[in-house]
Amino acid sequence: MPRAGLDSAGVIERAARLLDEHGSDGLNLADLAESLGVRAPSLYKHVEGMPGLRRGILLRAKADLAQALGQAAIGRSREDAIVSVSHAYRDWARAHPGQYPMTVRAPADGDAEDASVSSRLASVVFEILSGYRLQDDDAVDATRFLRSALHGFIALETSDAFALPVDLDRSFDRVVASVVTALTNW
Amino acid sequence: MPRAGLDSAGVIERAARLLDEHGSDGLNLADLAESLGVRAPSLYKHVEGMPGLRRGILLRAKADLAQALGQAAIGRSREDAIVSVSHAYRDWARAHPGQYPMTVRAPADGDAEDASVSSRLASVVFEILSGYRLQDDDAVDATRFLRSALHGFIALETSDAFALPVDLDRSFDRVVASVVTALTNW
DNA sequence: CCATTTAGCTAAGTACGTTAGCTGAATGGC
DNA sequence: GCCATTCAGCTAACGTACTTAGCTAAATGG
Repeated sequence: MPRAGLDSAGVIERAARLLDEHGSDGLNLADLAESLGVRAPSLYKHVEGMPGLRRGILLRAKADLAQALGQAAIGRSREDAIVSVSHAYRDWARAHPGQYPMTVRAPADGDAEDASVSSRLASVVFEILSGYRLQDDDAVDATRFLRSALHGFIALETSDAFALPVDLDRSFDRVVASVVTALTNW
Repeated sequence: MPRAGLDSAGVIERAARLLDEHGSDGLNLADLAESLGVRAPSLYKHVEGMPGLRRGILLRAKADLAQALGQAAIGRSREDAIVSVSHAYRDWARAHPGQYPMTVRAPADGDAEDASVSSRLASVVFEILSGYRLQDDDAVDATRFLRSALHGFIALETSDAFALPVDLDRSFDRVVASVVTALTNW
């Protein structure tokens, strides 16, 4: 039997792809194994079962999203930054519909690595509000508002909850514009 | 063997309760059957398996939520209506954390009953914006903004994604206030 | 009181994740 | 280049959950 030459990162990467292609509840070890040219039990040499696999995808997804958002924020501030990051956020979510819901989950208790990457993700959003010079609770409330509007739109959009045939791009732009206005007058 | 005297509505109601108590992926037929004093296969006399059970819970949840929101809107308009309905929405979601995600899902293709109750739910939100006299696409965009902000906040809150120990009630009030302001200037 | 219907049952099948234990491919020291 | 060691991937088998088939007895109605 020739070896497949798998490693942990490769298994997780392929799983993340299948997750995006087949939806949040369409990921299973049999299909993943087949996609990698291997039998299901072999996956346990690289990943700690389904829970470990999901955790691996989650860490990778949060890190990847944080990177994308950080990229979009470079050299921008205030409205400019918010618009750019908002669109990067939506683009990432639409490109990764299976992984996206994982990026929203709070870090698991006692998982230091998850806590670390989660706070990195949160801080990107927090940072782009720094240009508005909000203090303490104001900053927290504003961050929550921004996250709520973005996540809400994206969650509804990716679950096809916006039924009407009216341009989604424009709707999103108006959401972002409304948020910017609200923050300006916060 | 004495009969348990179940019916479809009773099974679905109990399942909805278990769903709220044990979380979205903690619902299983074995526990449901035991909770009803019956063996798992007996459930199939009242419900078409797990898919049928979930559909039943979903229809019931959407109808119940629509009723709660309609109630909150009675005799109110504009800001008054939005604040009242927003709080009713959040209260319902927090009281039904397991069912809530179901209420967001678009109706299944070809499911007329689902389509009906879903549109009833959507129209409640749409109606409370009628006081703002928005036209066509403006009304659609505004509805999407309102839904995004509310759903986003609630989804993040119920998944513990708001980590910081800062008052959630106040944050929510400010989200609602921001939405009202945005709609006023839409 | 009997005929019919049907709620609930047991037994068995399927699908999936998982564990145990084996085997042969890769690897490193000599 | 050879051998000992490591370990990737395998088959077999188990547990759990949903589901189907087919039986039985409780309810119902004439």
